[in-house]
Amino acid sequence: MPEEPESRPSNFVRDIILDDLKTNKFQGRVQTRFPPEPNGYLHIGHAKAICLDFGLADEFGGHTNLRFDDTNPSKEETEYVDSIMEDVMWLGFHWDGLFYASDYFEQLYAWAVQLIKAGKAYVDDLSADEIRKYRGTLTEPGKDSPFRNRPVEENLNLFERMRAGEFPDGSRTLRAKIDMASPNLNLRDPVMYRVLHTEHHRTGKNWCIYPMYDYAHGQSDSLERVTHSMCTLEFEDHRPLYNWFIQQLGIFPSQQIEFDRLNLTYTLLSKRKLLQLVQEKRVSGWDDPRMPTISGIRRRGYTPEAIRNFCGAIGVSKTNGSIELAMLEHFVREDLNKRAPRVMAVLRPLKVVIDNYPENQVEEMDAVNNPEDADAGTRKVPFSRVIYIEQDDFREDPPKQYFRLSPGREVRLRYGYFVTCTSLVKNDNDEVVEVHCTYDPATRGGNSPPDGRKVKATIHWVSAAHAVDAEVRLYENLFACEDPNRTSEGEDFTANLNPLSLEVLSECKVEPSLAVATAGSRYQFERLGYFCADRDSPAGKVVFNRTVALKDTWAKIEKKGK
RNA sequence: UGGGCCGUCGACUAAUGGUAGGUCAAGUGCCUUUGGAGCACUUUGUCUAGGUUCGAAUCCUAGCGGCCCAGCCA
Repeated sequence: MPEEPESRPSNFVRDIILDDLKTNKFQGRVQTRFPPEPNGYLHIGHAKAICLDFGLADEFGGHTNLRFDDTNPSKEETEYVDSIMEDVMWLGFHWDGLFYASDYFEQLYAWAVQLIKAGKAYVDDLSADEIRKYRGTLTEPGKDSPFRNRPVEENLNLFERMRAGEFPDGSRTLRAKIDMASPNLNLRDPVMYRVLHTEHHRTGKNWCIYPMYDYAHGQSDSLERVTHSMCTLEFEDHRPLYNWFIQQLGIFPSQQIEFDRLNLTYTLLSKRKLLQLVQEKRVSGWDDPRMPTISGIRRRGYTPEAIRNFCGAIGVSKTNGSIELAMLEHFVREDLNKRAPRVMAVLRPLKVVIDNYPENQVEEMDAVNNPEDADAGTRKVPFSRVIYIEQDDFREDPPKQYFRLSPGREVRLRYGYFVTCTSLVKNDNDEVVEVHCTYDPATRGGNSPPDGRKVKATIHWVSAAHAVDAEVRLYENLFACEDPNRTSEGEDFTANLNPLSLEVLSECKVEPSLAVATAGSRYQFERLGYFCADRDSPAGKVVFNRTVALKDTWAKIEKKGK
């Protein structure tokens, strides 16, 4: 433990651990767990939990288990198990133990028998519907089930036969005998086991009764001697039940601590809804770069560091709020700015002919790979008479404050030359299709000329003869409104989908060095944004996903002018 | 409505009875071979009302507002 007081901002969970350490509550141990249900892919909200669970244990020399909460065989699959392990590792965390709640089925069963014998659990013959009716409401107490006071021997016999498969799905449950009048609905004799004749992804056909979350989770924590069991706020009401089982069983007293789940503007963090998007093919899959899943944002080009920094910055509390997406984007830009090599790419090409440049000449210009990283070195970029520039970088009739190329104006071609626009060519639709310029040989490399002449804009370009064809996928928010859950009558969240969330540009021209870009490599396309090579390569083209655009001051000025 | 939890700049989060601070966003300027990055500066906040106290974001009381719970989901 460092002598200096920690300078990092604390949070209430850390404070609890600090306090427990001080009072020696758990003999100085910190044991956590990350307990995903393998019924979907992990998303950025899980990343927050992962950073908390693993991060806090790491900080105090503790341990973290990865435990799959696989108590409901009807929703769970190994595909999800695999993706979850991959995502946790990719985020940069290492679990100590790898467990499954299903590892504990036998122990859980034995404990259930123990509770039956102690008169704390009973087999109920009520149907799901009847159970609901007997439960009462928020304001009215429930009623005891007519089967609540069955003799222990009968309960034992029935529970054994439930396990043996004698009863159909839904016919009987095992319930904890607590208090049907409790103001906390979770304590009104919660179901511990249900009959489910369904094959389990790990235990196969061994079981036809499965424990409920409330009965499995705390006991699993206890078995792993978890000291600090972090979960989200909605489980706050379950804590008394979590503690009840542990106390009745007299087992290791794990401690549940609830924190606020992550909410992000313009995005949905619900596995159920993300699954719906996948199933309805509103996105290409769980790893569609527009998805807030770990696999989606990985494919989009986010780095684990950026995500971890983000999770550290947003903090942990019990306040129900929503983080602005801009905050996440800030941390990707911050990280990528330091590490992404710069390259030149033209997304919407406009042909430029430099009339006074020798017809067949090619010059290899020196370009800096990353101004933020001296070690990144330089590379050569070919320059020639015909180049492409961005359509956005030319205006026939430039508005105020527009500094880029326009008739009669001189700009710098980055690492190239100063060029002045002399004329333009239009098509029948009055669109500019070609621009003619002259260059100043005294500005080679983009250097200012001896006369000290200044230019207000520097634009990027690609030599036409050397350009590599590429496809670029531009992404906008998947949802068009800040809170995708807010819908008008009769609509569901899919009504808020942003129809413009994906724009495919297939005529892009990128500098030759990108011909060999491998899937997953990240670049900054100068003046445009950060891009990540995708594994897709339709028609042999290189494909890039836009991770996030660069901050665009001009766009702001232009918007304000309107 | 019974119960549980939560209210601090526009957003997120610190301050643990003693100077309301940080990050993001927004704005202004500097700088710039990316209108990027960087740097500097600026704006904006303790839900309300009472009380305790020399002193309250913090403690107490009462309001107000928000979130969660009536799955054999987790």
